[in-house]
Amino acid sequence: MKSIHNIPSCDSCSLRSVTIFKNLSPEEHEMLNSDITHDFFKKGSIIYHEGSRITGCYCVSKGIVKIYKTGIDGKEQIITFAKKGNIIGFRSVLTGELACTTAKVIEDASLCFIPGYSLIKLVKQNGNFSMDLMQLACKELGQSNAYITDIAQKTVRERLAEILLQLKDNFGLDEDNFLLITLTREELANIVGTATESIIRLLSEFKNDNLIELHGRKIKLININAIKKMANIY
Amino acid sequence: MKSIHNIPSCDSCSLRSVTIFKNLSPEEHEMLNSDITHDFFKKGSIIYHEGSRITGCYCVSKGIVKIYKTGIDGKEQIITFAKKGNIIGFRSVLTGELACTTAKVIEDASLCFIPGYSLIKLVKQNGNFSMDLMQLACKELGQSNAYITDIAQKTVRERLAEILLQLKDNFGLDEDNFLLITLTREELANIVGTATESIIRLLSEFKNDNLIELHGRKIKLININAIKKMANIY
DNA sequence: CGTGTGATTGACGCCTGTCAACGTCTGTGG
DNA sequence: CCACAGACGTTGACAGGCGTCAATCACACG
Repeated sequence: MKSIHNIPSCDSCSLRSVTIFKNLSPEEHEMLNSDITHDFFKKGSIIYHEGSRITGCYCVSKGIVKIYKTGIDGKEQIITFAKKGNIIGFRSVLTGELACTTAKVIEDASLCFIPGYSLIKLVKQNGNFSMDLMQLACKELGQSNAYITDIAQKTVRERLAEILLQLKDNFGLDEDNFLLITLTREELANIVGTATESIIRLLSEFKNDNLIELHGRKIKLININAIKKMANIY
Repeated sequence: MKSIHNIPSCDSCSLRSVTIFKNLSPEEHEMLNSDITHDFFKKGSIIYHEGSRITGCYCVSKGIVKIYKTGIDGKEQIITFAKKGNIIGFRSVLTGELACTTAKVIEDASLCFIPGYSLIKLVKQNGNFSMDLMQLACKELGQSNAYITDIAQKTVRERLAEILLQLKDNFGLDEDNFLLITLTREELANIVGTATESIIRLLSEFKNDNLIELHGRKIKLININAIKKMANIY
């Protein structure tokens, strides 16, 4: 890691051992370094659009990106969020299909772009990397399948509680127990799969039950155990 | 393919070019052939249980297997079906996690068991196979994400129509336009994510609208275009 | 200060889940 | 051959969760 020099902005994503690239050889790292480019995206920018062809994937080194699909009447369904260290868009690169999601920046982000041919080359030549990436895909698959079950069987209230906990696990809390990610009510609705108004009503219900506190978009988790109970987590 | 000899029961799954194993070398095929075992499962048998450790994956050479998760109050959510040529259980093998679904036979089935170490060995040593398997995982991921959107945004009626079409595409129709797969009302409910009674009511509604005909568990698709319209497919 | 986006609240009603009762069919055992 | 049990299918009644529509408020920004 000390040998890496002049691309400091990538230290946090592709080159650090925390990420998917930990099993690359030094030569492969070097190749990757020469292939990748680095971009900055302001909040609100679209990284790629559902239905467009993707020429490579992205590794997030800073910021937050929401990944969503567009459904009926243009209503978006948020599938997941990507933060520092996460890799996005590899699904479409590997299958050669058009992007089946849109990636939009919700907190100013720095991303590394990894050309598709580089990724595919690595998959084919490095069995360990291949395994790592496969595990990543499989884990995402497991999560998606779990969410299908939730969304099919749980009430909106239970799902909202569960999502709050997931956001906590994913992005953490500050010293005052505020969620470190801030979302609009509409975005919360688009994760849970419900109407904005329902989210608003349920949030204020949670507040009245002393599960959370609301300060604008910042949500403070007060009674996490009660939230877990509400989420019906076994 | 002509060189393959004495394991006829596997011709239809692991050894044929239709499946995921098309990019194996002759030596790898041979290795696989010596590692796999073959089993017959009667309708109703469980191949593996959610939460159990899996020592390998299975390739379906005959029959139909339903893959489901168990949610609230033991209600099952069907994630997918596997038929001839499909491979199941590889997700857990690759991630080393416990099985996150249960696999249950709904039509008498023949399966090849592929030990986990064989699969992992192939992934690591054969880049093309690795790519193929990765693509499979990624496609499943895309499907699951699409279904999340559907289930979050569409009505039960729309989802039922969509599922009927998917079953048609997946398992086909006989000469009289009957779906070749027969499911109980409860199973249909567990795909769509609703109550059995709702499925019954909607099916008879579809019948009254001349979209389908019902003969016990056999469902005949009469007006496929109207079903598509009902499913809200763009 | 006007404009626009997001948050909130209330009214209303339909979709859909739940409960209960009953019908149908199949297989089993007496 | 009949009775019975059990699984599955069907129908009706009912309530409530949640989506939709509309109006209003809050706040930021040019």
